[in-house]
Amino acid sequence: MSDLAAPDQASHYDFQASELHWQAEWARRGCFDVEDIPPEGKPTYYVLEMFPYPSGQLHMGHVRNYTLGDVVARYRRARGYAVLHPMGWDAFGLPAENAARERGVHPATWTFANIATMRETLQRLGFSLNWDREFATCEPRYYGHQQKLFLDMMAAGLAERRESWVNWDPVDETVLANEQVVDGRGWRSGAVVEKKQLSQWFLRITREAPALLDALDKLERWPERVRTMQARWIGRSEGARVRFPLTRPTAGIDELEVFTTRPDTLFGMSFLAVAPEHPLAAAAAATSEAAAEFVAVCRSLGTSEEAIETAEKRGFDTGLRVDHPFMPGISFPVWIANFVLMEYGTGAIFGCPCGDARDFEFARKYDLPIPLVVAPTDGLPPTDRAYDGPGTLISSGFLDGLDTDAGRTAAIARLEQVGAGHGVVNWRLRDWGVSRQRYWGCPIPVIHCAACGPIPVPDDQLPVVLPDDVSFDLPGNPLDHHPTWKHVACPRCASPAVRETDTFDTFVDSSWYFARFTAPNAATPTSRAAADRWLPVDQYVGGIEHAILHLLYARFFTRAMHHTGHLGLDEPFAGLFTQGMVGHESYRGADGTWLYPEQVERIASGATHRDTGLPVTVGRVEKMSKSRRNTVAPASIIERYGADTARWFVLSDSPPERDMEWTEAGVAGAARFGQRLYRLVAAVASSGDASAAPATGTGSGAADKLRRATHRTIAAVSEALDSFTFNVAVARLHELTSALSEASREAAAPDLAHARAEAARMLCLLSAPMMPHLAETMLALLEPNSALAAERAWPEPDPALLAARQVTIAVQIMGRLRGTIETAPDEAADRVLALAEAEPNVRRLLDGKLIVKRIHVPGRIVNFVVAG
RNA sequence: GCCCGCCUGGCGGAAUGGUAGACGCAGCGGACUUAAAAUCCGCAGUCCGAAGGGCGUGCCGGUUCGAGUCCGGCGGCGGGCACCA
Repeated sequence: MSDLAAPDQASHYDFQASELHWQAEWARRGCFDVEDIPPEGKPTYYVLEMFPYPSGQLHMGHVRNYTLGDVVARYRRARGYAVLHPMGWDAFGLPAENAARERGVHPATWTFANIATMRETLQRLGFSLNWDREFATCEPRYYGHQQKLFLDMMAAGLAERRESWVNWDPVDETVLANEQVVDGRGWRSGAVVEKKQLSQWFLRITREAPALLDALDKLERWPERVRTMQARWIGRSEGARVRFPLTRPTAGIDELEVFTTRPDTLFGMSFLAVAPEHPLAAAAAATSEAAAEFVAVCRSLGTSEEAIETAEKRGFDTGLRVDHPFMPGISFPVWIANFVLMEYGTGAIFGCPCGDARDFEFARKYDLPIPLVVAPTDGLPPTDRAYDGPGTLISSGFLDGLDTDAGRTAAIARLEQVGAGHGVVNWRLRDWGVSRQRYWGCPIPVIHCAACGPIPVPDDQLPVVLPDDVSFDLPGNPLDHHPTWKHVACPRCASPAVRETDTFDTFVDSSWYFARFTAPNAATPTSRAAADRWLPVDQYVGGIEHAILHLLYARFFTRAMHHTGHLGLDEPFAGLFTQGMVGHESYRGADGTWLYPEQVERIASGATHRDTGLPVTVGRVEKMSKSRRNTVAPASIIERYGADTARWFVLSDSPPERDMEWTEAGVAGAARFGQRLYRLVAAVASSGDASAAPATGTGSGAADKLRRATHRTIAAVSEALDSFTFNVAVARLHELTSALSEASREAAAPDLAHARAEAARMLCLLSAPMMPHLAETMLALLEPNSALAAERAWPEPDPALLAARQVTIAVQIMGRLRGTIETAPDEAADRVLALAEAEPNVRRLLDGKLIVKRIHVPGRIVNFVVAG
């Protein structure tokens, strides 16, 4: 063994010891503590990252998410705000039940073990979180208040129980919200979703649809993309409801109502079609075996892969006919069609093949007439396809000659006049079904009594706590199988009754946690004084995957809590930032199996397997996922490189909103920079520069140059942090580091020593939001026994030092760069122009040319426009 | 099909309408070292060349003294939504 010298303090930063030390010190000093109600006059800032589901391990997406939030939190704190930056756990959900079924471990045990692991990693990353506010949604002290919120919503008419067609996941044996059905499959299980009729609890989000849509315009600090997605999801459309009388009433049905956005094309009608779930379809099925068979086929096909992929139009002619409100004496056939959705509009449409591609396809297939009623402004109506653009109405009775817009208005007016319909606004948004047949969720606080019906659990019996002793041996809901839990007395009549055994959709849990964080120990769901002080969240940070579900539900909940007095505002998140994903190359071995990055040796021509030396196929960069094994565990990175390196790397290079690639080389580069910065600052500290007196006057050239660079960096980093362009902040800090490095090679003079000390101190303060531990260590070297970086105010640049002493002005001829000149920033225009014209290369190229125009942008550019 | 976003060196990316390619990664050269690692310094869009010039931000066109940036059209990539009447 060679006798290696121990790394001395000046050459090597020991992140392991340092990071743990500062984390303890921040906690000891309560640097991040904040009161529920900060002192009067103290500005507040609430920064929140979407809280994690405790799946087991923190992943790199979390590291990026929480690092972004922590930069904001630390920066705002330095800016003088009281900062609320809490963390908790979205802890209910199916994976815990799956673990229980597969491994026999109780969901609570599994969940809290995962929380402990993930909390440790988060703490090791040095995030400035309010750990004293932590909670998990699976704790009664949280979900009990959620039950109270629900009961208040019931009382306010915002929650109700009703029979409805639901999306049933046959694998998870539970109901899914529309939002949780993706391509006809359960978002979690991937099973083909079936239609089933069940009695369910609904939150009446549709009552808020207009408000939720209108308010999107005011969410200026939300990404346009998310606002658009929500607007489309809410789906407002203007049109009309039109009633068509059946020529022969059947099964008590004497008319059919349709919704249309195109009442102007009513004269183009060819047929009427109802959804397979429509009451009329049921009536037809009751009397006709063929109809019954068709309805049954639709139900099984409704969401099957085949139906979705081929999207084939299928129909069944019921033999019934309807009269037309505008065309006396003419009737149209009534079909059952698989492309008509029961859950949109009225579950029935009037078919206008010339104006709607689906109706066109349907009419073609079943050989139905295709009357042409819209002539495009620039030609004849096409006969080979539907035309849904603007135009002039033809063959349309009283609408003839009107354009489509005017036709719409006229048609609605006539419908209302003859009592056959009326103009309406229709919404795509459906009420939110929140009942789930699961154990590991918040119990719905309702008791079913045979005599009294569904009765709210009285406040003094809250929380309704989940029983611990449950069995997962049977499929379905363990709460339902529990021998005693559900049997209670009716709160109203005291006769034997049964608890609701459904639990809430876990999206309920995450719809108000941000409010609970403002007063996590309040005896009521919220403390209005605290909530009013902190909300709305100033900066919310999370993934784009929650653009619709979580964010829309949280917006609704905030309104519902406003109605019920728990909050005093309508919109929970004033600013939203959606970060990009963290991706990594994926690797496949010769046998096609996925390989982990640590199994792979990257070489110039590709990659090989570390153990076998066999060639490895390098796949494209994709989001880190367990199935592709292209993951890197944050804990192992922290161990090898430290928290600051991980933080610095995820902030470098890629803008936060864009996807980034995790690379070993990138992490190593980040680690190198940390060490380099440390050595530089340590050298300044040991040189005694730190105690150098400030220079009087302008100082030497080198000192002046460094001071200007320092103050420009203060301004640039501040601006970058304000605008969420953290990658630019990183670049500016690299530049100042290089400037200090250059200045450190100069011969020492008192004024330069002071400039170096200033640059070193500013590097500490400016990098502190991003690499907080290193910043503390360096600052302690420069200024022992003084305030921590976490306790200091953000620096302000000296305006006098922001302007450059000399500026380089580009000289163009006809917009093409021909040379540069150096001038004072405030040099007179004619003097600048003269200098520019005298620049040798410029003078050569201007020789013999006539200058017709001289453009001078002070401090930037001169452009000569020449004749010819 | 509809909507949104993006397109700049080998790569990630920077750039209030004003010197395109900051900063980093990878690369190359040099210093230090017996050597290597680490570190430090430097070079680097591309083509021709001595100076200097030509061409360059997906493509075509426009506005402007000047366009990566603004406008019109086209193409490609990525994402979201989707029988929504």
